[in-house]
Amino acid sequence: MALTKKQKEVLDFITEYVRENGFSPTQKEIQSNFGFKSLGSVQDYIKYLTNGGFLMNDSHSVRGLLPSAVQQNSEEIPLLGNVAAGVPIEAIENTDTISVPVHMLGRGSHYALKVKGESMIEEGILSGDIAIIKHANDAQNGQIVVAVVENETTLKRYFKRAKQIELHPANKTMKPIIVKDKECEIRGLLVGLIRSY
Amino acid sequence: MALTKKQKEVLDFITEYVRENGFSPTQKEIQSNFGFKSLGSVQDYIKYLTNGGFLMNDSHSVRGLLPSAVQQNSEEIPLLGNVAAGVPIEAIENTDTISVPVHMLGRGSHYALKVKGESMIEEGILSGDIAIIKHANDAQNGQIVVAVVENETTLKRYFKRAKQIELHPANKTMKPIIVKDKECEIRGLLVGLIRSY
DNA sequence: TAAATTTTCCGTAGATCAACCGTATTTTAA
DNA sequence: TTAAAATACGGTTGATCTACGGAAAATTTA
Repeated sequence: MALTKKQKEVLDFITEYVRENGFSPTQKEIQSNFGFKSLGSVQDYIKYLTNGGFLMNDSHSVRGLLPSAVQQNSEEIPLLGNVAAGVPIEAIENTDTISVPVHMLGRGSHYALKVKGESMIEEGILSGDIAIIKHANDAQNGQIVVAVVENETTLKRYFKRAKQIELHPANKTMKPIIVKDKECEIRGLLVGLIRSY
Repeated sequence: MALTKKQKEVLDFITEYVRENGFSPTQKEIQSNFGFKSLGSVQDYIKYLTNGGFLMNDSHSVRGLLPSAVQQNSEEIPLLGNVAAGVPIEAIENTDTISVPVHMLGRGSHYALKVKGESMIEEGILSGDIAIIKHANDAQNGQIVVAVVENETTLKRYFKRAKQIELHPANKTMKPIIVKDKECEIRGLLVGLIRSY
């Protein structure tokens, strides 16, 4: 189940080769890359890697090696705390993390916040949901942002007007927060949502 | 089952090593890192950490240590298609998968469906969301289920009455589906939700 | 405080495995 | 039909892991 150092080197070589050429190396190419004097050595590595599930070997076919797509499909991002809980994000040193599907994550760095309150309920964002946030300092009109106003962290839809910034909740019982530019600090953009029942 | 200071140091060393190299250190490497004069010392730490559940040891294999913290915390489940799209689940042979945080997944097998339509909008389930479903054949009252009625797959809240089954949407503009027991087949329970913006 | 227990360490002997080599045989593909 | 490529052995060596027994130091318990 576990790789040794040399086994990982061999696997990495094969993986790289496939990435660059679109087909796997022959056993002889592997042999000469590592300077083995016998093909048996290559065979042994193929056997180990195959048994461990790191490699597929289309038996008896030439260049039939295929690294198992053990590609990272998810990533750990820090769960920094609650949004709309009145606590600035930086204050939290908790090192909790949460696993997130990579397709949610584009470029840039990300973090997660637990949603508290009903202010975005009409957008389908419920109290208790985990919001996946991309670090950002400004936003486009209409985007859902994490913003800090008067030392409170909130999740709202963002609109920049001529002389003010409006943060719209998605809840008919609540009113937009309207502040001057400098009183509102954007901390990130909502890129995903995870809910557990 | 608490760790002593030294035990934590050893565990941290192993964890860091695995994170950086992709394989675990040998016992000898651990020995020399901490300056032990005997491998037996390392053995004792491995034993203690293993018994406490902080470490897995793939016995008799070289570099076979795996800290629990590095273990997989997400899993691939099949994305079978759309719910509320009029297509029975089994018909779909698509092999798409999606990566899901394990904390959503309890016992049993799971699959994912893409939500179509607005029927659960008041529960915060929007069209386009990915619903994480646990395979099941029956449900408790009030649970959100995947059910097949008249060859249509739908996501609704489930209520079993004396002589009928009611499938409640969460949308004021829609009415409950009311059918006899045998006309409604339950295919799974909603356990999680994933949304990308 | 004294006794019991646990943790931490040492050393050695023996078992197992990884990492090689070499040769012979089978299969694939041009 | 052949050369290239892939399998199938068997065997060697050193690295690595396991199993013990013992003993000092630190902690816990009585």
